[in-house]
Amino acid sequence: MTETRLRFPPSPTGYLHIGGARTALYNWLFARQTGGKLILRIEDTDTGRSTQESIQGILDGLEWLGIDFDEGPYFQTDFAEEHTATAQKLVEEGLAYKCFCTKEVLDTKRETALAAKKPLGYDRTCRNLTAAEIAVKEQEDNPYVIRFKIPERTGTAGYNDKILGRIESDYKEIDDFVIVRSNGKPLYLLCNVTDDIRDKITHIIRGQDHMTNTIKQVLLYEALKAPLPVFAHMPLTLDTKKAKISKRSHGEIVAVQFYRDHGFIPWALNNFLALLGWSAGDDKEIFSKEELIKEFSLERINKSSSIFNYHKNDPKFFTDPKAISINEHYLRTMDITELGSMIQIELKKENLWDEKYGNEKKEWYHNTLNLIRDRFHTLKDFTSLGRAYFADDFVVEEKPLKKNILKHEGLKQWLPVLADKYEQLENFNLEETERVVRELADKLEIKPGIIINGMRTAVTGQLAGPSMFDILVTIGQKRVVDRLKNIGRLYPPPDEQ
RNA sequence: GUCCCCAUCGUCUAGUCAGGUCCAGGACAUCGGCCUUUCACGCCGACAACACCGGUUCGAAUCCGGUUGGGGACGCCA
Repeated sequence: MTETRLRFPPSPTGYLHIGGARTALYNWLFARQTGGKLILRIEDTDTGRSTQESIQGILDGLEWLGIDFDEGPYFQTDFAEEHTATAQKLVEEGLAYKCFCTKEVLDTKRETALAAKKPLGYDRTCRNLTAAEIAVKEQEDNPYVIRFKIPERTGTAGYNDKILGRIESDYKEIDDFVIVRSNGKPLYLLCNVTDDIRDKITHIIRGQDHMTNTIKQVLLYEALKAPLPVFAHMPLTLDTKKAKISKRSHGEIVAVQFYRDHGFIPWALNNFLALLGWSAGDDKEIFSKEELIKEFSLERINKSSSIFNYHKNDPKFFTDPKAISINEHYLRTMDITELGSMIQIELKKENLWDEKYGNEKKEWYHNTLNLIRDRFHTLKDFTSLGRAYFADDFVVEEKPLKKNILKHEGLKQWLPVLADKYEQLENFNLEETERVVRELADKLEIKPGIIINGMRTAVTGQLAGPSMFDILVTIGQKRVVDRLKNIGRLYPPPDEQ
């Protein structure tokens, strides 16, 4: 059994989007499962649109996702000579031919055909030029492209798709496609096959939008006398209006980078992407990396396209709810040390990181994350909603300010009183902090909830959160006392009332 | 227009190849309840789908044909 060799060949004309990431993921999973190799090949033959930033963006995106490759990145343009030589060989063997039809003429023909609702393919004008005719045109310096000569056969060409089954197409439906531009630059269909043959690719997992390319490429493999790889055409990802997702129409929401910048856990995104078009066959939906590598299979990839359920301007969900839900799942179940490292990065970005969190305050750090993680959706929430646990410059949100503080004028006096009592407490623990609050409420003849919720907002800035007394103990005596004493700052100055 | 692919809850899907165990299971979302000083988490429950028509069969989500719908391709882009 020969080693499996897979490739991910992005064209660097934009950022890595979730469709591309999913393709990369499936290839990666299959390579890892079979102990094979994954090759990264940058298909940059469209020099007009390829950019360096795009290459970097793709590399960064893959690295963030943890999709590592074994060879590459190779750059397709580095193999231009080989591509041209291959085309030349095909011409010499009579398997391809020079076509002198100009782009203008072909464009006109295409438009006419479209208007007349006729097939759009090339009419093969130059296919049967004699050697003499070709010589004349070449002498006149007419520019030409090289077209592949679809074999003169009846019946169908085809291949066995690992996902879709047998795919066939009638020979007469297949166009004599261009393999070399008039400027001498070889084109995708040829480059791609030439590279896959050289890189000894055994499995090609790509989107269903390549199906018609594959028919043509199968013929190219035959002409180049190379063995056919296994093809697997995965379903496309569409938007809620069933249009193909693209940078152009969807913007950053489909960029992998967006998820990194919005506090997604890389593996959570992989897990979500894996489920978009594949399932294990049972009810299992959460997979560790090892589990997914083990259980993934080409046969279980769906045939039908799936919808990325994202609604623009949805106030509750900034992206597909299932993606968020999977992210939340990892957030609250993952190993606390691992989560700690991820949050460390976030805290550092916000200048909230304290080296003690890695040493003498490590236990406190982990306990705190554990206390607050259940309510959060992304890694970013730890430094925004959870800011009060790490710093004093947290924001007091407007809604709780009104509801929990301003509504009860008395808190302005009560909370400092409570602060004094807390300051004198020898054991600042769950039982004592609660006892003090209840005694105070009793004495003042008010509901404990008023003090508790007022305190919640004064101490964390939030409307809701973990159990109040857990919060107090976590944030610590000194900080709590200071924040309670400072309650007056939350009320408007008297002269402005 | 031509060719190709696809079709189960709002979304992701199980079940289709080997027809009966499926008046269709799970997850997310939504709604309700429990828990709770808050909000979540968690737990319990509800809502919700076999695109349509015909055929084969004792029996069809499952097989066959057609219709409709959706998607893709039809570049000197990749």
